[in-house]
Amino acid sequence: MYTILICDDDRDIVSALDIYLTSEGYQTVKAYDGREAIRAAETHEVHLILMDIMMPELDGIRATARLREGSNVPIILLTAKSEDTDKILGLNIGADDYITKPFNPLEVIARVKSQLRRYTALGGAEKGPGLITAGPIAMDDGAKVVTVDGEPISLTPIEYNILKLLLSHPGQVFSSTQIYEQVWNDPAYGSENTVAVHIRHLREKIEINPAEPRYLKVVWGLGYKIEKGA
Amino acid sequence: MYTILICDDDRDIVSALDIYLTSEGYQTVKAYDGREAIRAAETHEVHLILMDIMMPELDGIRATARLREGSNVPIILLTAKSEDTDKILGLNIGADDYITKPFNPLEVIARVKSQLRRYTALGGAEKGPGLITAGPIAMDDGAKVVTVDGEPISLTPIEYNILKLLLSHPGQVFSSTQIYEQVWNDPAYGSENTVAVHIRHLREKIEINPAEPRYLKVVWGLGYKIEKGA
DNA sequence: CAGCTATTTTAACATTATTTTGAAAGAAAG
DNA sequence: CTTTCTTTCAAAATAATGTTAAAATAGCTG
Repeated sequence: MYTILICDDDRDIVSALDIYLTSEGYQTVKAYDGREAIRAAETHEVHLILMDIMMPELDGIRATARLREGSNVPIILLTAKSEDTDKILGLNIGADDYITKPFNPLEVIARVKSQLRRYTALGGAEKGPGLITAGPIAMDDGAKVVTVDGEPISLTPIEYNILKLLLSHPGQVFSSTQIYEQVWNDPAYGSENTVAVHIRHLREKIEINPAEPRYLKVVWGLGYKIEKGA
Repeated sequence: MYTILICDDDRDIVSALDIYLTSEGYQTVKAYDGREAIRAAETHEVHLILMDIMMPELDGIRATARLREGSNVPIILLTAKSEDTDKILGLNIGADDYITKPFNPLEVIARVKSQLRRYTALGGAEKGPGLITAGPIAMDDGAKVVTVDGEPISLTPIEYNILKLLLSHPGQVFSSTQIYEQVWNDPAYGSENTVAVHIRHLREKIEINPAEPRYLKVVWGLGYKIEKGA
C-alpha cells in the first residue's frame, strides 16, 4: 500500500486526482500549497508526490528543491501547457518526471506506477546507479554527466533528453515525431527540422566524424537509433 | 484502423474535419449535439472523440463528463473562445487536449495522432514480442531490422512495409492492389507496376537468386505471398 | 533591469536515398 | 500464336535527411 501526496492550489484538481488514485488502490494525502506539502511530507510516510508548479505561498519548484534536501521520494510535477518545460527539462530541480495539463487519467496512473516501480526497485534509499551505457557512451543520470571514451562532454537539456531516450532503448528506432513528443511532451507538427538540428548537434559532440556516425545512426524514412553493440 | 467521433452543431465544421480525417485513413462517426455523441459512443467502437463545447441540447463539457463515467477514450475539445481555456486546463472536465478555432488541419491531425499513440501505448500495455519470422527471414519490428539466415539486410520504408504485410500473414496471397492499398493507405489506381518494382527490389535483397524466388512467390493472376514453411 | 551568453528554433539550401515512371523484354494462359 | 500479365532496367521525380547560418528566446550576471 503506497501513500501519495497530492499538492495543487486548485481543489478540483486535487479531488480529481484523489479519485483516480484511490480507485487504483493508493492512499492519498492532500495539500494546497508548497508549505502544506512540506509539512505533510514530514508527518506522513509518503512514497510519491504529485505537485503543481504554480501555487501561492511556496511554488512547486522551490518546494521540490526543499523536499529533495531531506529525501528522494519520486516527485512528479504538474504543469500547465509547456509553460515551464525548459526549467523542468533542466531537471536541476530534482523532479523525476512531469505531466502537462490537461492530463489523461490513464497517463497519470501509468507515470505514477512507473515511478513507484523504479523507486521501490532501488530499495527506496539509493537512487541506484542510474548509469546507462552503449559502447563508449556512458550516461550517469544521477549526476547528469555524459562521457564518450571516458571524456566528459557537455550537453544542453534537450540534447541530453534525446540521448537519454535513445540510450534507454538501444537498437530501437524512433521517428522524429516520436522523439519530439517524448522529449517536448507536446504534439509534433512541422517540428521535424528542429529534431534534425539537435541530432546534428549531438553528433557533433559524441561522434568523431559527424558525417559518418558510428553510434547515432539514421534508418532511412523511419527514424534514428543508437547502435546496440556499438 | 481507428474510428473517430466528430461532434459539432456546425455541419460545415463536421464535414471539414471529416475530410481531413478520412483522408488520413481514419473512419469517422458524426454527431451534431452532445446527446447524439453519447448515443454514437455507445453504439460504435470509438477510439477518439473530437467535441465542440458550445452545442444545443447537451454542451460539450457535460457530454465529456458523462462519457468519462464509462470510458477513457481520449477526448479533444474544440473551443471558440480562449476564455474557456482555463476551465479545460483545470481538467475537472476529463478532456485530454483542446484545440481552439479556427484550426489548422495539420494541427488537428497532429493532435489526433498524438493522443491515439498515447492512448494505445498506455492501454495496449503488452507490446507483444515484435518479432515476426518465416523460415530464415526474421523481422524485429522495434529495431526495424530484418535478417535473412542471420545476415542483416537494409530495406527502404516501402520495402519494409510490404515485407511486414506479407510476413504477418504467411501463405496468404495479396494482389498488387491489396498491397498498394495496405502499404500506401491510398486507393490504387494504375499503380500495379509500382508494386512489382518494389517486389523485385525485395527479392534482390532477400533471395539468393531473384529469378527463382524461394520465399517471395508469385501466384499467377492473383498476387504474391511468402512461403509458409519456407 | 540592461546587457551578455548560451540555447533553441527557424529558414533556406544541399545532399543523398528512395520512389515512380515508362518502355521493352520475357513468361503464362488460352 | 496472340494476348495478357509480369519482370526488368534505368532515368526522372520526389521525399527525407543533412548542413549552415542567422534570428529568437531564455537564463545569467552585475
